[in-house]
Formats: sequence, structure tokens, C-alpha cells
Amino acid sequence: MPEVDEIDHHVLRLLREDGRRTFSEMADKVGLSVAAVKRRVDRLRDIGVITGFTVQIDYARLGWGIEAFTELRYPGTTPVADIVRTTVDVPEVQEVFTIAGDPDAMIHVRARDLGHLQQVIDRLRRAGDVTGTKTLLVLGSWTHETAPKA
Amino acid sequence: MPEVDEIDHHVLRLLREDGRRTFSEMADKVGLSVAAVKRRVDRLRDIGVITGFTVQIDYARLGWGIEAFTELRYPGTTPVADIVRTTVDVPEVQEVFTIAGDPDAMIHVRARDLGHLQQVIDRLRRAGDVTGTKTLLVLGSWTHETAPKA
DNA sequence: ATTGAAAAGGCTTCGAC
DNA sequence: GTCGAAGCCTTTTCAAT
Repeated sequence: MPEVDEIDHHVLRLLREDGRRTFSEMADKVGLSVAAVKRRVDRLRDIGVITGFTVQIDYARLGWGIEAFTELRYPGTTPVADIVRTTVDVPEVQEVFTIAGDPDAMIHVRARDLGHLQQVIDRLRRAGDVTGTKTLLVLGSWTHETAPKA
Repeated sequence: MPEVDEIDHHVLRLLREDGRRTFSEMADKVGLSVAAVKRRVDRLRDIGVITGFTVQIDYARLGWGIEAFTELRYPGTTPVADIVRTTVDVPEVQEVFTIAGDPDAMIHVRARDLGHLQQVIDRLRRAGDVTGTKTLLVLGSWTHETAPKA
């Protein structure tokens, strides 16, 4: 198993705050040389701790103001692979989580408006052998590192 | 409101795939000069479409193998600000979503193991005036690699 | 095994157009 | 929007701890 020390955690914290930080800036903050920091980041990627880098987007400002979680129920015979296949293909579905117990899965959905959300849910209900859905409409969201979102 | 054109969406898609892509690589892909791409990214930050950049981490490889969503119920008199305050301060709580209807909020939680998760839920139940919780244990997760298109 | 230093090349940034 | 130049960053190599 990978050995991840204090400095690695410090580097990860810095990259969580700003994924485009330069190696030289991080080197100053953690007290190592630029090359040493780069080697650690490369190693964290190699051992699978870092899976990638991405941009954080305010989808409401792109006209996708609706965010929801939908709980999905399936017959006991439905394989997990089928659940994932019939949900992850829907472009509005951002994430799919399979769940222990009830419900069987939960999906994170974004839509332009409530009508669009309804279309997405209708499509999901017809896809595969969904037996029931319950949608939780998100009013606001907060995280540790970012400011409140509309 | 901001004008976000096709090229902006292309740039956003490229940064979603890899948040550390260079401006010169993106310039090649979208068919503009390096300076033009940098100017667009700067502008997307200025108008609030891009809220930041971050690293993607496999928390299971850091020893945080448990992931769950917990639905929280509160008395009708509890202000949203109180809900957020009593949850976002818990380090294991990654995200807080306030919800229209029932439940009142949902939180995304990470923990080292099931005992740790139980401690976190117990702490939440004692904090504030929570009237009930329901925890959905995540077995697996999948993400849609491409952003929604306008 | 991990580090620091240095050099070459690439990238970012900014002003000018 | 493009171009170009200066400076900074990334990446690799090599020697030392």
C-alpha cells in the first residue's frame, strides 16, 4: 500500500485549494525543492491517490440553475451494471451512486429548469426497469473550501 | 449577463477533462492563439463561471473508504443558516445540500470506516435540533465525464 | 530512496498592434 | 482577435545525502 506522509498531505491540501498551483509555489510552502514536489505529485498520480485535475464551474451561471438528487428503486433482480448503464448515459446525470439497502441508487442531476428536470426524470423512469423514484430538489449547497452558491 | 459562446464551452470541456491543461494545448484544440485562450479563461473566472480549480483524489486510497449520504430532518422552525452551520463545521462532511420539502438537508460524508461514520452521525444527531436522519451508504460511484452542453 | 541544483525547452504573461 | 519578447515554470539529468 502507498506510503503517504505529512508533506504529501500538505501538497494535496494545496492542490485541493488551487489545482493549478505551480510546483515552485508549492515548493516554497512545503519547504522542499521544486523537483522534489513535482516528483511527489507524479508519484501520487502513479499510485492512484491523485486521479486527475478539474475546473470548478458555477453551472447556474451557464443557465443550468436546477440541481437535484433522485433516489432510484429497481426490482431485486436488476444487476448493478444495468443500473449504472441506464443512468450514466443520460447527459444531465452528473454522478451515479449505488446504495446499500433502500433506495438502490442515487443520482446527482443538473437541468436548465424544472420542466427540463421533469423530462430527465421521465426518461429515467422509462429507461431500464425502474420501479420508483424520489427526487430531492437542491435549494443551496455549501462545502468546506468554497463560498455559498446560489 | 455573461455571453458564453461555443469556444468558451469547448475550453470549459477541456478544463473539465484536465484542469492543468496548458493554454497552448487548448489554443491548438480550439483554433485560437494562446493569448486569446488565456483571455477567455480569465474572463470566465471574472464573470464567475469558473470558480476555481482542484485536484481529484481517490479518498479510499488515503484510508477514507466509507462514503455516505445522510438525509437530515429538522423542526419547521430551524433556519437554514443553523442547518448549514451545524453540519459544515464537521470535518467529515464534504458537502451540505439544503432541500425543498422532505428531508430538509442532505450531506455528503466521508469516513475511515463504519465505526467512524457512526460517530459522525451521532455527533450530527446531537448537534443543533436534528429530529431525524437516514443514511445511505455508497457502494460505488460513477461520473459523467462530459459537462452538460447548453 | 529521496533530495537539491542546474540547464534546456516550453509556457505564461503582458504590452503593442 | 494576433504577434512577440521577457520572465517564470516544467522537466530531466546528475551528483549527494
